[in-house]
Amino acid sequence: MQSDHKAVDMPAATEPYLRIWHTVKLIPVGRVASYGQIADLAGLPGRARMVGKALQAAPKHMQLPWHRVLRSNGHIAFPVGSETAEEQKGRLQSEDIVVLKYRVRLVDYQWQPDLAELLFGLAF
DNA sequence: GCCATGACTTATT
DNA sequence: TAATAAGCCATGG
Repeated sequence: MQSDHKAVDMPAATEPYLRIWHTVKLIPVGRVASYGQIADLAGLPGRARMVGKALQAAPKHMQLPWHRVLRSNGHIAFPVGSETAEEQKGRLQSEDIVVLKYRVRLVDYQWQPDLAELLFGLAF
């Protein structure tokens, strides 16, 4: 019998991951955010890498808009030409986001949430 | 428990 | 513009 209430095979970083997933879900259609930006908004400043880990570990059924998360310079984080990079590019373009050379102009598409938007997200 | 790896970022040169 | 370094830290061997 386990001595605590946690699921046996639940990763130790579950709570941060939940916050990250939740934050990513708030990115509006047609906008993008950087890994670091998501980390900051999720209350995990400086932990951009964890955002990558969290997305990698995200169950597919969650249908997170993972494709809206890019590097701080607007580049897709996957190797150019990889299947994943192609899919991400396609998903972005299907939202009318201009992608040139696997790169998005953040000055044009970066998500800039206002306070009300973030507070609304907290309700879920 | 140490070590390498990585869907990263920022500062520095 | 590009390369380097350092900070970050969960995860797997």
